Amino acid sequence: MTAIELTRRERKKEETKERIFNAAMKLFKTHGFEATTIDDITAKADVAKGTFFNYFPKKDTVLQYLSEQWLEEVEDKIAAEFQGTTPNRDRMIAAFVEIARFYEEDREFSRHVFRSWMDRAYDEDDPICQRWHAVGVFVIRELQKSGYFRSDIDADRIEYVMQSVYASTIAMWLDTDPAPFDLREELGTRIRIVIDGLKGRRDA
Amino acid sequence: MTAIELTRRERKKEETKERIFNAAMKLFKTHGFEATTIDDITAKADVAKGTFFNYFPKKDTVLQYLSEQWLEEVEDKIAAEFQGTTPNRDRMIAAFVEIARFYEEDREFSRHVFRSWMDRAYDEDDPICQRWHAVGVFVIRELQKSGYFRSDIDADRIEYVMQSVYASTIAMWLDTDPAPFDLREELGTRIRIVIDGLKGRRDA
DNA sequence: CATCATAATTGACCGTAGTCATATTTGGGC
DNA sequence: GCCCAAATATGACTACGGTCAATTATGATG
Repeated sequence: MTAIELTRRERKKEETKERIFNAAMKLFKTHGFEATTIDDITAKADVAKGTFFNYFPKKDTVLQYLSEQWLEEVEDKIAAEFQGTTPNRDRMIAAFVEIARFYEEDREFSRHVFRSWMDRAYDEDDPICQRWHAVGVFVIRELQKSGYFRSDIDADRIEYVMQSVYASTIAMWLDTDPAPFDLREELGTRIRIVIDGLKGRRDA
Repeated sequence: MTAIELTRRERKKEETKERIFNAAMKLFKTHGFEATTIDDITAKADVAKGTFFNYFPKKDTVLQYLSEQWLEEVEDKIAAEFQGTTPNRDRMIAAFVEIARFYEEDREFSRHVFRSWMDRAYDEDDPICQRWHAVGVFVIRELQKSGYFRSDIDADRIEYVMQSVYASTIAMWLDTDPAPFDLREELGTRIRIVIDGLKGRRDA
């Protein structure tokens, strides 16, 4: 089933969802998330109010939809980054730090995107969370295989630790006005604190 | 200015706030946070709707108020715990793990308390956050002084890392149904991962 | 082309958080 | 005891997120 095999009905559906999504994005970015009402969005997208909720069960589901699209990009990037090459500490850190660049574009907007993300971030059962988790675990396992990380600690658990440091650094950067530090720099520093504590022991 | 020197007016104000607070708590615990309306709370506290908002600007400010009271207890406990004695790794972990017992009592309720806390948790300028941060920094500095922790890493930064691991573990435990792990056990394990990576190096 | 089941759309409607202009209470000064 | 300004209380009102029963569009079948 390729993307082409959509019936007209399905195409129209996609198109309507996209129209609502785009209208919402534009309004969120220009007027802010709270200041934008569902009525504004549906007026701009030229559909009835109820139609919005056919596609996005809650107002902030629109933002979750954005994160989901973004997740797919990240999955591809990480897979490409570590394709065939031996991973190492610095490339791994650089890759993850780079991902955070997304948030630097528009802090006010990002604050809401991130918040909608955090609303689900800790639900182990959410499939989207599982995919993010998997991305991190993949990289950690690579570093364990290469011998850089000690292997006696569960990769899942390490990922949860890393992810929480990562996320909370972004959250702090977004929530404090003015920005309290350079985001990518601080991210690198904090990640290094955790990572370097997990090195394969040369002593012992 | 002792607590006794309150005018009648101030006493009544305190009392009204307390009455609203208690009514809200009872209702939240019996019917849940969302299911409890401001009208329910004010009816139970026998005040008008507007009065609620004189004391708590938002519905979930009630929960923040709870966290603030709890913070004071924790400050005292930690101060007492490390009074006069040399701190060590295990007592520190035990103390922090013990604090999380609070959340085990009523998960549904805790979920909301914790969420209201997270809403402010990453704002460096919030005085309450600063006090939580200070509690953590105090303990970390003690461990640095005692030589257990390496001292070449900023205690503030370590605290942010520790706090994020702590908080996200609680968040995950609260958000996943049924509880995905034993909270205090997992907290201890994750904290140890970070802490043990920060040991003063005996090699090097 | 007519019929029909199903999918998608619609907007009137509802419940509740939060606002605000008005009314009431308070306590200090005379 | 009376007056007044400031503090506090009040509840009608608004705005908005979200629901749902009714309506309309779609395309498959004969």
